Amino acid sequence: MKGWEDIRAEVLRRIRVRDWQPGGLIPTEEELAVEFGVARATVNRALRDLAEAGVLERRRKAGTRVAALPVRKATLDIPVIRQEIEARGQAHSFQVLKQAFMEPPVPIASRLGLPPGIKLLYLETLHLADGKPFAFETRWLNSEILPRPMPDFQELSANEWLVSHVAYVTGDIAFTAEGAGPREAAVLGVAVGTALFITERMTWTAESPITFVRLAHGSGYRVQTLV
Amino acid sequence: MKGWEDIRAEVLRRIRVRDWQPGGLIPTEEELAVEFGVARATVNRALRDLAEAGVLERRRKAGTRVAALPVRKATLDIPVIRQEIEARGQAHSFQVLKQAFMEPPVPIASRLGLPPGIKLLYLETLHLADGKPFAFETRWLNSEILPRPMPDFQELSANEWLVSHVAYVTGDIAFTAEGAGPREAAVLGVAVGTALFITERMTWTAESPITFVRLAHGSGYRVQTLV
DNA sequence: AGGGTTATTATGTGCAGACATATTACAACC
DNA sequence: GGTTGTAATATGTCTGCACATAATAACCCT
Repeated sequence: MKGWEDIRAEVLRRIRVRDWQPGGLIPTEEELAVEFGVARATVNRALRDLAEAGVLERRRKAGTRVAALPVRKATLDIPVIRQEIEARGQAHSFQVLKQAFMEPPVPIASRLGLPPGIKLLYLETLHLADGKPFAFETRWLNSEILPRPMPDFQELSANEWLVSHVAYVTGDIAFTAEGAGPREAAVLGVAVGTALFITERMTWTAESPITFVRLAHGSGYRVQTLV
Repeated sequence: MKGWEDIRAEVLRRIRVRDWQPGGLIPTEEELAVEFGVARATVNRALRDLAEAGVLERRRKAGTRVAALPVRKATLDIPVIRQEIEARGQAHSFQVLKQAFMEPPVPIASRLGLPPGIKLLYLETLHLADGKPFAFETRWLNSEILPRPMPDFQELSANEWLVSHVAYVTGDIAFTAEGAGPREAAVLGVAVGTALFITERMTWTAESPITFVRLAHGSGYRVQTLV
């Protein structure tokens, strides 16, 4: 009858009706376990979940308190582009516009933690949804450390080859807005200066950088999630 | 000696070195528990964590498999604006530019699930970092259902009053890029058409809509997170 | 062979008890 | 007074066991 999700719901209710005030301490796990008639582990599960969501703050010995200024946490799904387009019911295709082996600009090399002078594989790809420009991808690939054989990126999107051949790497993602430069404008078929939604991703294995990607999405693109 | 985080690390290692292939089944919790010499609950904790991160897919009876096309999950922190600015070592201030009680435009009313004709509290606020424009906030507030007394929003940011007086609500967040309109351009001190980073948030209690906020950030704004 | 029922199986969750660890408060000491 | 050591305490995690639940596989009956 009483599962950890029920406990979580009841805790949330008490926070909402201000039985427990923001910034205030709540009873200990032990006390709540007794009150709800469940094991402490069950209370722990519920409170831990709320702490992960940013609703509670917990510290050993200090106890558990309601977050005064809750830093809400939103989880975004970052699908591969093909899935993202197909999820809209559109057909995905892409064109490789440029492929070269060259030195990256200094800011990119330094963000990847590479010494200057190293050459990387550079790819420019246009992703299309139902034949219309969807996103313009520029990617720097550390070809040194990638598994061989490397595929023909004209055929197989680098994105997909990477996720299935270089499993589970860490990295970071950033979102910004920028005005379209002349190249982006031409490729995406928009006016120069149009607001673009940019996502930049950098990925690493434990030791070495793998790739830096910049995706420029045309207007109307939207990243959305529930909280 | 062996905690659930060690188990998780070992599982990730095996995925990285392709002992366990994307799309493939991995041993059962029971088997892993025996192999690692820990209780099944400990293995469960580790695998559950990886499933939440999108690395594994788990189904009862069917077993656990490595996600073939991993939908990577990124968790964003959504702090209140003041914290965000102070975290950069800048001073936060704000000006309420407009405050009115009026009917929202139809698209906003419908997104909030309100019948047309209802009046809402409308606020336009400019947030400043070290005295320079940081973000332009436009907010519709469902004053009906808010706790009384409502504060003077000239003094206390609606953002902060809400998080500490209407605890734990659900909602959604969306990010887009848009060109600055004349009003936004004037307020933020940028040229018309400049790319702005927009975040739109809608929040709800269990029953009723609370608020719809649109934040327009000037150029250079960046949402960033680790994956 | 087809369709529906039952058994099996892997994960999901629960319990009670134990020890580990971080942090606080307080006491002792120089 | 300020520092250091120590005890108390709340959370973190583990174990071993049990039962619940969902989904597949096997079976049976027609």
